[in-house]
Amino acid sequence: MRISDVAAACGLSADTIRYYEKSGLIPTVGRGADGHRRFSKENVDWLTLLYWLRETGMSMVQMRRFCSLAQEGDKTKPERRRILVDHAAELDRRRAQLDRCEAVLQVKIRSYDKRQ
Amino acid sequence: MRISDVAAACGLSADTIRYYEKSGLIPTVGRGADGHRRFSKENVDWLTLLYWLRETGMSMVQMRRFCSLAQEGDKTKPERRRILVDHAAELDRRRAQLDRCEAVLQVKIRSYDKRQ
DNA sequence: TACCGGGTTGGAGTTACTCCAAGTCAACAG
DNA sequence: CTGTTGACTTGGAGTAACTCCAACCCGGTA
Repeated sequence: MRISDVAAACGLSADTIRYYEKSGLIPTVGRGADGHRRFSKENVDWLTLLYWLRETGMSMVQMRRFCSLAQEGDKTKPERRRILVDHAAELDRRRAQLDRCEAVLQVKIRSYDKRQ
Repeated sequence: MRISDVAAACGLSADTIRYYEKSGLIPTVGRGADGHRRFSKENVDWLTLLYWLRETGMSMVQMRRFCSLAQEGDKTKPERRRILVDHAAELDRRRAQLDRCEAVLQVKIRSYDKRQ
């Protein structure tokens, strides 16, 4: 797959994908005879995961850690699993934050309704 | 109130509060005889609201708009109300995103559990 | 009087992109 | 065969929203 196809498939922009490769967040990206990047299905799955991790607030430092673990093979699976479990817990914290903000907004909105 | 007290009260750092003032996100901040900022209860409430808006993804451009509306007086209340209602809807979208990420993570975590 | 703990400013550094200019290359039209 | 189009390449500049820092001021205590 070409970079534009991958961008359409995984949700990241072509620029971001190039930036992620340069930053060491994608294990193995091949090149065609023309020098263009060629992405495997594995690459696309990987980038799709990164998209979701990033979209929900994981830092690039964390993602880089996750990537280098993935390159070290199966023996790092427990640690990689733990990173994802921790991130799932982080999602819960964010959900709670949205709820608190929602409450603040509702109070504020009602205060506009009263004095009008 | 001094800036450090406000920081403790509203959740933003002193640096961020100064940055927000410089950027025109706080309507009226007074100064004491010593040249230090003095914050009113209104200021603190305002900054607490900004904290929640920012924490849940509102951009500074939007917050600046909200601030300049607040300075125009009561006639802008309907528009300010609408901004908050729109942001509440945005919170729903973010909640849905967290849910989708959660699902992706669970699938991935289970895939680690299988082959081990 | 010397220091300490607050505050002040302006400016540099950081993260995670995003955009752009200049160049290459393959494919197709005339 | 030549010219244009479109998609890719790189390096580098620009952006948002902070965050940190140096250098300074000022009021109060030992």
